[in-house]
Amino acid sequence: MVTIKDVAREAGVSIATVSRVYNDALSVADETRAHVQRVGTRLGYVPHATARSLITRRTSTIGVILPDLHGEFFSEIIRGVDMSARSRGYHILVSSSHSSAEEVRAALQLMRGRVDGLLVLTTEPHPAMQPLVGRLPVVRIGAGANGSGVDAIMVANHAGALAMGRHLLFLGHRRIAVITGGSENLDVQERLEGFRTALREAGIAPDPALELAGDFTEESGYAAGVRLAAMAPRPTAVFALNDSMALGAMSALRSAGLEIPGDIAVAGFDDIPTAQYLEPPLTTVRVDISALGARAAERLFLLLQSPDRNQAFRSVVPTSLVIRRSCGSRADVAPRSSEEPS
Amino acid sequence: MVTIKDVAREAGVSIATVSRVYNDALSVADETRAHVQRVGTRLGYVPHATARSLITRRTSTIGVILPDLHGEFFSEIIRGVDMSARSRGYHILVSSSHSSAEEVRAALQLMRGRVDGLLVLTTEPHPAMQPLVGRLPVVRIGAGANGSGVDAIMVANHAGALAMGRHLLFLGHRRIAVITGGSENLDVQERLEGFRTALREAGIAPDPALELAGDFTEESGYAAGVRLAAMAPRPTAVFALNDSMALGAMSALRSAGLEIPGDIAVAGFDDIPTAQYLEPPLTTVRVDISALGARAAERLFLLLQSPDRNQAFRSVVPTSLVIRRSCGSRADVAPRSSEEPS
DNA sequence: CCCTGCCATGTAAACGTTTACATCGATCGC
DNA sequence: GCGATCGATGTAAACGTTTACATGGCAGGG
Repeated sequence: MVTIKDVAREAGVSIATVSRVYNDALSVADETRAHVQRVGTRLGYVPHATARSLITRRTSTIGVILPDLHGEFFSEIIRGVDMSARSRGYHILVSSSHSSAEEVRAALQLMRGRVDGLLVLTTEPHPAMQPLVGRLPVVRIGAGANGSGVDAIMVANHAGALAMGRHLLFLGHRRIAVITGGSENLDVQERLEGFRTALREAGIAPDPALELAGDFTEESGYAAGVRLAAMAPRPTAVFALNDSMALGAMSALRSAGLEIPGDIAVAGFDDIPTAQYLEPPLTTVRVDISALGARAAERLFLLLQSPDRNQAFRSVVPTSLVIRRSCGSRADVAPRSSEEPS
Repeated sequence: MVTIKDVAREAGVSIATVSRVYNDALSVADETRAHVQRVGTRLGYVPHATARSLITRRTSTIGVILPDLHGEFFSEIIRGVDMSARSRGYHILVSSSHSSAEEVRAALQLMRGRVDGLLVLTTEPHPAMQPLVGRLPVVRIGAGANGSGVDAIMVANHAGALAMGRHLLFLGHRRIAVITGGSENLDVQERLEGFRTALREAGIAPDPALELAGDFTEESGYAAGVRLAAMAPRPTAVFALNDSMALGAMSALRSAGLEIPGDIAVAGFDDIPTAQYLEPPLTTVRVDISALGARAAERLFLLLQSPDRNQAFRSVVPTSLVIRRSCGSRADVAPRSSEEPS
């Protein structure tokens, strides 16, 4: 390994000068600079990142801690963060597939001293991670980031689900099932509450029997779809709290011989790329996932520059309703809903 | 920040002893060890990773360099690598979304000194990355990893596509279109060649007019599907070189009023989780993506332990045909194929 | 022509560890 | 009971940088 000393000796200058050349310090003669650079490239010198970090106390790296999440969501978050980080000369140290708070704790521990800041995406209640963090800047991504005093970027889960609930009600549906995710999952809780709010607005009491448990996988969506198809008075619509489950449910419902949206309408949440290519294309709530990651990263960089920690910062990325064909139009449903008092 | 010195002073021992305690060295008295540990946790001491790296010349981190790839594939690779890395106490430094060889080169440069080894997934011809690498152990993932003398884990692209081609031919299809990916993409080239081989085996000359350009996105699959539906003597089957494009193509074909597999059979490659929930469920070539990542990581760890570089190591992860309903069964197609000499 | 000040460069300390080597008792074999 | 051995601990160098401070030469002002 060629070090700064080698370059200095070879170029006939001191290591300080070489260092200055590689850090664009102003006070070095043009001639010297050019010469050192020539020698440096000839020798194939690359400053040793670790040594540099040790003294500057900056690693130019941010840590990203993720739970065990599924395809599309995962990759988009990373993409957003990475793009943003790279443009600022930062690297990202990723630790994924954490299920328990204990694992997250361990990951945090291990990242200490390797990163300048942390992006944490947890879907379950914050495990009092404050103390662990040391005085490392942290930005949380996702639901339930209230409690703790750390900055957070959140998804408008409640608003999105509320909008979808209203849409379904507007279409004339009254018996609407919902496929949930893990009960600890805070995104789920927020989405569910948004949906219930819509029901209550319409004077409908949320019915626990219509809330089917899922876990955000296609498989659990399929299982819920099977149960759904067999229900006595069958719901006229089902709202899956993410697209993967909606997809699984659609598959199950079709297998049971049901038409979508004719016999039952299906709605999802997230708007993964696949959603629009399904048959029928899926009506869903769009959330710009990569923006979520990018925004969190931006906020973190701000924090790194001026860690004045004035007060906890909150930002909510909006959601929007994407209406496709899996829920039909008002005309399709109206006749049926007329059986009940509106 | 609390350092080893603080612990040493507080515990009344030398820093060497503290260091030994935190490195499980054998030669430290049980009593001392316990005492130091108590003091350490009380003070909240965590060894500084960077300082440790500097002297041990190990970072306990491996770099992962990825091109700009789509959802499922991306997340599964990372998952596989991360699981494998974590179980060995390694971290992963990710740099993704690289499109050009130049970007990859830059990423390699920046990782120098931060990682102990590198996992590189490039889909285009190797940009003579050998020299850049310094003497850093490297394992390549994916197609065309022959040329360079580095270790590589590959997908059985040729065999998989060959099997799918034979299957389609077995079902009686003779005019089979194929949706390709970027022409530089080596996975594409291998898959395409496998498919052509199947055709030739059956005495059919590959027809360039039946090879539609795509770029591995759902969108490009959709576009190809549109063209396909409009073709004069319409092909009876289409083989998309990845599932995302198959999905897009199915959507377009259906929009054009075609039945799948009645009017046209559709096959994919990868077996992403979504594939089995499509309507009809997609016949495809399964590749265990997370195994790809995990195997590459395993190989890298081996290399890190004993960098004897005996000779370039090759490993191919197998593929398997997954037959679902999007291509129908032999009976469905036989009548039509009887128009041609078998 | 001398002093002041500035610019380019060099010297050396520091960052937080690990580890080879030295030291110091105590135990053990004879 | 004495040297050899061994186990526990301490001392200090080293890893490859950055940077405060020192140095020295040279220009410009008086």
